[in-house]
Amino acid sequence: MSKSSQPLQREVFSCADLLKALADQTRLDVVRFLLGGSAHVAEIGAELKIEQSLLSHHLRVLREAGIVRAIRDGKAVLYSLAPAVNSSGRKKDRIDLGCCSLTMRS
Amino acid sequence: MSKSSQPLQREVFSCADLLKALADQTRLDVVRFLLGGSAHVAEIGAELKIEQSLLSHHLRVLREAGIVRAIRDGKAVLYSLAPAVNSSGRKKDRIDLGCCSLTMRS
DNA sequence: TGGACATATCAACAGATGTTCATACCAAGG
DNA sequence: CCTTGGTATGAACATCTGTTGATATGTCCA
Repeated sequence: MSKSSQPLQREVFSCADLLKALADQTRLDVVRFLLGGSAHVAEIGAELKIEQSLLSHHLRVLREAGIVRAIRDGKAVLYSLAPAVNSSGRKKDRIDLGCCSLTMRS
Repeated sequence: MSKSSQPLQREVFSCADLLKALADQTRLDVVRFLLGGSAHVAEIGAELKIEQSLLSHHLRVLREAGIVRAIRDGKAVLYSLAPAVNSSGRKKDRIDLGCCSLTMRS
């Protein structure tokens, strides 16, 4: 599902590319949801009320941008924010894109 | 060129819409440049080395998103970050979008 | 092994977006 | 006024993007 290790591929994507990955209502919703912790695809789909296939496409965009991470969990797949993206701060409201960081309004 | 006053139209644009406006290499360059202060279109064009018409189109996107402001200055037009967007902090590295704020890496 | 479940991928399409070129608009000076 | 410089707008186009429906892949369990 991904390369061998967690590459921390900063500088591979431009800031514009990363923002493009986030600049979508559905994907923003996914990211906001994942700020609260990991979740299986089915949970995310239930929360956002969107089709399975559509969600999968959006998750792919986020994955390929290095924003989220996918881990097999039985038949399901567990998604979480990529470690590099998860801000080190206590408050779970920030996405660290490398080029810039994005603080969600509470 | 704009409505009568400075409306502070928060909530009119979704966070995704605002991010879309920023999620472009050229427009990000413009915004980064304007973080350093106001500038005429010609200056921005010289800095970014892009065609006049293309720049104008991109400036329009930023304007309509409420991210930048345009003021006539003789035959030229002076662009600056919209007041609402300019972060109150001392460091000129943040864009406040209302829904979220974006901190540029120094 | 076969079937059910969870997710990913493929193909196709409509609509949005970035770019270019031509043209229109606006302000200042002669 | 007419012209010139600076910027905005419009049309046309190729490309990218989001969405859908159908199908494939992977995993568990009987």
